[in-house]
Amino acid sequence: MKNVFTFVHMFTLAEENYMKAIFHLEHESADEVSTNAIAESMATKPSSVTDMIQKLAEKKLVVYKRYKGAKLTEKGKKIAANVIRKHRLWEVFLVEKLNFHWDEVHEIAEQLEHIQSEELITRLDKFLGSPDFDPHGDPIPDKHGVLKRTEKKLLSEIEKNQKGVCVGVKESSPDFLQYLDKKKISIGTKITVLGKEFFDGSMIIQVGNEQFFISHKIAENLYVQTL
Amino acid sequence: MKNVFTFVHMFTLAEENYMKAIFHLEHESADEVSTNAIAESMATKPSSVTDMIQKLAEKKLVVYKRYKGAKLTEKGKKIAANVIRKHRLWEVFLVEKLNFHWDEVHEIAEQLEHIQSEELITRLDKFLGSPDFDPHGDPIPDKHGVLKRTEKKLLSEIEKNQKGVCVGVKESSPDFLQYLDKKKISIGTKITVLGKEFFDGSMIIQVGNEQFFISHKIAENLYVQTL
DNA sequence: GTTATTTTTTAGTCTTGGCTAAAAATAAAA
DNA sequence: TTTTATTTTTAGCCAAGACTAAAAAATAAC
Ligand SMILES: [Mn+2]
Ligand SMILES: [Mn+2]
Ligand SMILES: [Mn+2]
Ligand SMILES: [Mn+2]
Repeated sequence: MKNVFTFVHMFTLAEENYMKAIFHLEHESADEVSTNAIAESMATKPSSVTDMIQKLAEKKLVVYKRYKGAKLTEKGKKIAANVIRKHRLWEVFLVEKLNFHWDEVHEIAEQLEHIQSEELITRLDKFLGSPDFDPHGDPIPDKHGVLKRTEKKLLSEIEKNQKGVCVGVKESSPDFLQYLDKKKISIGTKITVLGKEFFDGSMIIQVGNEQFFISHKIAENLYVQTL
Repeated sequence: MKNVFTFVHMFTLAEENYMKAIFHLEHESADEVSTNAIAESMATKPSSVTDMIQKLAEKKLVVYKRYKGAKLTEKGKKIAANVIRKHRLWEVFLVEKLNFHWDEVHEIAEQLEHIQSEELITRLDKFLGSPDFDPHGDPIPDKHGVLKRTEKKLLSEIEKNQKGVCVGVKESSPDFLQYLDKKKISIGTKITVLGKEFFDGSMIIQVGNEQFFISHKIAENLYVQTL
C-alpha cells in the first residue's frame, strides 16, 4: 500500500503495535522479551514475530540477537511510549468528552493511537486538561515519553485490616470492568480488607457499606494505594 | 497485514479511499467515472485503479464494464458518504474543540475518517451538536449517507452589483484558505460584486469596508448564496 | 552427557496494493 | 476510412506482513 501520511518519522501500524507490545512486556518481566511472549501478546505466530523484530533491529528500534529475544532501544522506547500516550489520551477523551463507559474505549483507542500528528496530540492533551491518568488508572507518558510510575500495589498484596484506594486495574477487559461496576468499584473507591484466605487468596472486602467476597483472580487485577 | 479491526462491514483504507474518490468525481461530472480521473485525483497510476475497481466490482461496491469506467452502487455510495461524514465531523471537532485553523485539518481528517466505530461517530456527532456543515462549508451527510445539497453558486457566476454570503470553498488547500484569511473572507462573510471583467473573469469585490481585486481563479473557488 | 522437549528461526507461500512496460480498445485526425 | 493518439487493461514484478512446515538452537529430563 501507498504511504498516505507524509511525516518525518513514520512507522507502520504493525511496527507501532510491535514496539508497544514489547514495551509492555519489558515492564512486566525481564527486559529481554521472548519471541513467544510477543507472539502470544499479539495473537500472532512466532515466525511472524521473528520477521518483524529483525526488521525493527535493522531500523535500530530494538536490539536483537538470534535466539536471545528483543529489547527496545532508547529510540524504540520513545516511540512506543508515544503510542501509549496517544492511546491513553484518546481513552480519556472518549470517557470524559464522549461519555463512553470505561469498558468500551480500548478497541477504539487501539485505532486512534496510530493517528499521526504531533500537533493533534498537543492540542488534545491541552483540551483534556493534561490528564496524568487514563480511565483505567494507567499513567499517561509525557511528550518526551517519560512515564512516571506511582507506588501502587495489587489488592492481593495488602494485608488484613489494611485500607486502600483503588487507583487502577491491571486487566481492562470489558468483562472485568463490568464486574467492578456491579460491585460499585471504580477509580477512587476505598476498599478495606476484612479477611484474607491463605489457601486460595480470596478476600472479604468492604466497599462503601457493602461487604462481600472476592476471588484471588479479582484481587490480583486491582491496583490500590494503601492509606 | 492482519485484520486488526473486527467489524461486520469492514473495508480497507484503500477501498474506502477509492470509494470516496469515485463519490466525489461522480458529483462533479458525469456519473461514469473514468479510470484516469480516479488515478489523477488519487495521485496513483491508472493500472492500479483498474485493479482496484475490479475488486470493488467483485464486492458489488461499484458497477464496472471494461473501458467504460466505474459507478458506485447504492451500497458503495452509502459507504463513501459515511467516510465523508466522518471526515467532516472530525474536521468540525478539530476546529471547534481543538482550535485548529481551517487550513490545518484536512490531512488529519484524512486519517481519522477511517476509524471504525459506529458508536464513536454517533457520540462525536452529538458532542458537536450535530453540525450540518464542516469548517469549509461542505455539508455533512446524515447517518444514512444522505447529503442534502444546498443551492449555492460560485462567486464567479454572480453578476455585478449582486451581494452574496460566503457559504463554502471549492478548493480547500492551505494556500487558498490562507489567501482568504488575508482578505478577511470566511464562512458567513458578505461579499458584494462591484465590478466584473469579461475578458478574464476577474472582479472587484467589497468585503466589509475593503474593496479589492480578485482573479477568476479565486472567484471560481468560492461558494456564495445570493442575498 | 545423551536424549527429548521446547523455543526460535528459516524457507517458502499468500494477499493486498502499489509499480512499469506492453498490449488492446477506444477516440480523434487526417 | 485509415491512421494516429489517447485511454484503459493486462502481464509481470515488488514490498509488507501475515501464515505453515521444516530445520536448528537452546533447555530440560533422564
Ligand atoms: Mn486501552
Ligand atoms: Mn487504558
Ligand atoms: Mn477535508
Ligand atoms: Mn472539509
